[in-house]
Amino acid sequence: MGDNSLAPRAKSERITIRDVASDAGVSVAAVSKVLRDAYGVSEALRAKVRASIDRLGYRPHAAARGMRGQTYTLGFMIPDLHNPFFADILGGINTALERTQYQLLLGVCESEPATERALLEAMIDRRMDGLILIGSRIGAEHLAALADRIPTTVIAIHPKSDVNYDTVNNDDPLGATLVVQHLVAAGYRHIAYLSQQMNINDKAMVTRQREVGYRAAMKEAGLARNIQVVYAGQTRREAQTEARHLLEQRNRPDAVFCWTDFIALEVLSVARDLGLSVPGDLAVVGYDNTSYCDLAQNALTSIDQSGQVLGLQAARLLIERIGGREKSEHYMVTPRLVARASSAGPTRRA
Amino acid sequence: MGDNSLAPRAKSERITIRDVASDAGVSVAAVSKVLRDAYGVSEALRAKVRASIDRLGYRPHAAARGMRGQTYTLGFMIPDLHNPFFADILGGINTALERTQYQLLLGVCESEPATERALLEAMIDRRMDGLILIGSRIGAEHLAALADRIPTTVIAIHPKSDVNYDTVNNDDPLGATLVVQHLVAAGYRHIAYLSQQMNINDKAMVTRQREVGYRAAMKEAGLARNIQVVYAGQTRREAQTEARHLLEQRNRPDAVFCWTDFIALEVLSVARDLGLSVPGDLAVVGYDNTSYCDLAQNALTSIDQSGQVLGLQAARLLIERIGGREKSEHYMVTPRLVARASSAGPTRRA
DNA sequence: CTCGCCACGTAGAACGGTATACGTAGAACG
DNA sequence: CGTTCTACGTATACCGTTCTACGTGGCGAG
Repeated sequence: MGDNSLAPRAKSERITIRDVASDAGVSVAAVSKVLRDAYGVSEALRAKVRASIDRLGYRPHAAARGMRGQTYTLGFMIPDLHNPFFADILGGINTALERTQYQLLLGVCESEPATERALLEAMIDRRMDGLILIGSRIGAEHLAALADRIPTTVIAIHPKSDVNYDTVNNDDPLGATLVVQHLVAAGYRHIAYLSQQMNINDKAMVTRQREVGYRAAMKEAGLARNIQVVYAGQTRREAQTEARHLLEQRNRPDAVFCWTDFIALEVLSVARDLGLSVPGDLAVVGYDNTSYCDLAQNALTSIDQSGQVLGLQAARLLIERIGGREKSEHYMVTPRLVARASSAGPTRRA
Repeated sequence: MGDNSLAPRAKSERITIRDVASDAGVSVAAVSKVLRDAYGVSEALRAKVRASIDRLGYRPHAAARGMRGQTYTLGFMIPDLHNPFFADILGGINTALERTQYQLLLGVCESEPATERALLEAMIDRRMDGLILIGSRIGAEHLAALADRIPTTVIAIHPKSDVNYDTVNNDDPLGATLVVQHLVAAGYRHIAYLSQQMNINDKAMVTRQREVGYRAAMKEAGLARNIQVVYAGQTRREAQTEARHLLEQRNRPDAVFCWTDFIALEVLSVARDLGLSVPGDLAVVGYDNTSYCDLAQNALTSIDQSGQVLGLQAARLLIERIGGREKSEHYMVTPRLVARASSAGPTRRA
């Protein structure tokens, strides 16, 4: 088995930093410096090394780097694959990472704190340079401990006090307020809020924040006694069951505000099944303004918080923090209501 | 800085295999053998080591493993985030990986061959133990070269000849045939196929395979002259434009078969915008039977190929291959038509 | 008794980078 | 002209595993 075969004979023939160094006639350390844009290399040497890298097609070995330096890989924890809003966020992150060396390691925790913790451990084992978490449920304490070990950015969590990680959010109470005000202006009165079940009663969760905004706005509108909050499980089916239950009751609401579009689409479906006309008999409003809202068969009024921007900013903040920033930053998007046919106004009956 | 502090003092204090070895009173190599379930350790030693591992809370460092052995990380290449079918597949993969040590590194290539190639390189840099590709567009030659370097499983590609990777597919020509037969039986005649634009004309792509089945079935039904194939771009907007164009033409089809549900939902939307009733004026059929088909406002007839099963099998095959299997295997699912209201039959006008 | 083998462990060399400490030459300064 | 500083490179320890090669003790066979 001569190793001077013509074709790159698969396995074991990877070009290493040593090959580059000898090709360029410099030390291994010099090549490493060029790779990392580190201090103390002249332009001439840099050019020489870059030429060798290109000529040989050298690519640094991520695991080897990870032993002392960075892995150039970021962990991304997502609660649920099927909610299209998370795809928007992921899209934003990908955009931010496009021109960098970073890659994304995905974890899907199915909104289970235990699974989330296990996946986070696995990410730490893999020496992620940083983590992006969405709507984490591991709790404030665990989160703080995590951020102590590894640069972290959290999307969709409103921490109570100052913390050692960055956050990216929209103003959830405001978003909920916009919904209530819009529905009231359109003529709806009995507005229910369909939220998500939580095993922990955590004020930091966005669903809870939206509930706060909803309750306040209802009171503000003089509709305090019409306040109705329902908590549905994680899955489509559970949400469906809960929605059916809600809409079949004697004194059903004339509007349902859902914590996320994904669930609102289920409510639209249930309403149609029950023969309720939207928006005549029932208004439905979602949150996130995902692409499905735009489809004519949904025409779903929703709150835009721009997942793209959220993801992009999260990635930006994380990379800054990896770069050495210590002080935490908190990015906040102002939500915007996008009105569509699903909340156009109730039919008045004499 | 005593290293016997109570709280795990962040950084640099990670427990290594050496700590475990000294705690258990054995050699580092022995611990490594236990970790890998390798040959040549007695039950007694194994128990001793396991006890130390548990006591210390030791976790192996993935990057260090990657230098000589496996990284226990798999690369997963997905063409597009927003197509919910890919979420189903990812769900299946995650299920298969749940009880293993493997994690998933995600790449989103936006159906761009150049991006896909770049991401694949990044995955190789990170020493993935194996790769799962969906609907890859890098071409047969590149694919073969890739699989030569790294264990690979490909979903939704039908290779012409025998190859050095495993595949997981559904029978796409059959799926398309089922659609045509169903629509014909329901009374539709002018059935168009809305496919996806491709930069490469590759018979291996599933969209092409479905086209083959569609054309054959149309001929079989004596509708050869009604064959109409339209190619839409990757994005929602492009698909929408193409659908609008198709449905506004003088001699518009009375049924549209879409290569994936995601696009079919757009067609439903366009139909509604144009005032066409579904299924009276127009039948719409999708592919993949994603969860959105079930919503009452869509009620979309579709072909079920079970993304869950596809993903699960892909992961299984890949792990087998990583385990040493050389011979390629090809898993094929038989597609099943799920009829819903969107193809219930045209309104007959005198 | 001696040889060879087996089962179990160990020592130490990889793996491919990064980080640190240090050497050296030329410039600036007094 | 000697000293100090700065800019640039280099040599080498080190990261935490896996893997190869080898040592050792016990045991059955010749």
